[in-house]
Amino acid sequence: MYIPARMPELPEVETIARALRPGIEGAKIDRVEFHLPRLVEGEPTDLVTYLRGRRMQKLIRRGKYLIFELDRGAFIVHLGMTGQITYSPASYAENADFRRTVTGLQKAVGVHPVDKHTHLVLHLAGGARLLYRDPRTFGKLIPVPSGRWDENPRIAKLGKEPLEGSLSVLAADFPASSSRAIKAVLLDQAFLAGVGNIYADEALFAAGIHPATSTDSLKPDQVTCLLQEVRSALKRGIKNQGTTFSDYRKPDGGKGGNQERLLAYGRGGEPCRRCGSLLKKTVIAQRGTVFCPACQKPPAKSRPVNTR
DNA sequence: AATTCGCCCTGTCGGC
DNA sequence: TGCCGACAGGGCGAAT
Repeated sequence: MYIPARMPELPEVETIARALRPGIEGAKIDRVEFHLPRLVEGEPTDLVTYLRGRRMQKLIRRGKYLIFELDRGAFIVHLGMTGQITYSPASYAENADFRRTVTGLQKAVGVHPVDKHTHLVLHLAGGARLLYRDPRTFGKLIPVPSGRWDENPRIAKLGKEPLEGSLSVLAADFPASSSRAIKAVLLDQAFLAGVGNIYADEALFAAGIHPATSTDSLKPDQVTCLLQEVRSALKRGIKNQGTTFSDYRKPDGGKGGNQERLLAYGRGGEPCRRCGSLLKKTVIAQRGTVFCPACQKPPAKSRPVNTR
């Protein structure tokens, strides 16, 4: 069964970066197929010309972004909601039936299908391919001719990397006087780069903090605890998603274990694994939010739950 | 100035 | 069976 990676957040993107590096760092792009210009942000919009002949020198992850440093310029990729990047080794490249018998062959070789959602194909020297697939097309493909990817507005506004530095360094950026719901702050990429809906819910659950809690009402030790749980959730995610990713390359194996390890996200209506209460699902900061009404008590001063 | 809202997009799912 | 609306949501820019 083919299980697409959903909602790539820091752990998923990190996993992808780690898996791609051995195959692509140093690889030259011989030929480019590209079919969906609106995925491109900035100039030049002609990715075929921009990428053809380039050599990929280094792959960096920053927040949820992948950054390909090229021999000339750089190339930033954001996977949006449903973006997938797959490395297809040279040994798979010359299968004439690949396009037509997508499902069967995909099972056989363990790469994702080349179909109408595959918008970018990089043919690498030696026959390997790098495929970008994105059904909902929320992803972004961003050429940076100058190579100064850190000056790109999207990257420049990102906050700190949650897994780097000490907790107190991270806490220094915490918007302690903000009246926003704490979940909105966790999702704010200008505070921490890479935390998304899944890991925000997981961290809040682990810290026992209600997602609607007004940020300025949190005590310093709660903040520290929460940041610790953010890190822990992300690290656990990298561990688990790594497992899922290898299943993804070999889909014959069973389901990834990540789904079953989540304590909050996606478990609305199911019993809390800590206390047995039924988890609640609501909308906070425009996002589906799951929490335990018993373990994550709303404090007296909480923001009204926005029910869209 | 800070915060919230609307929008982009398409596969999936529940209801009738 | 098939149609249809609701839903999923990251991040930007407009509105409040």
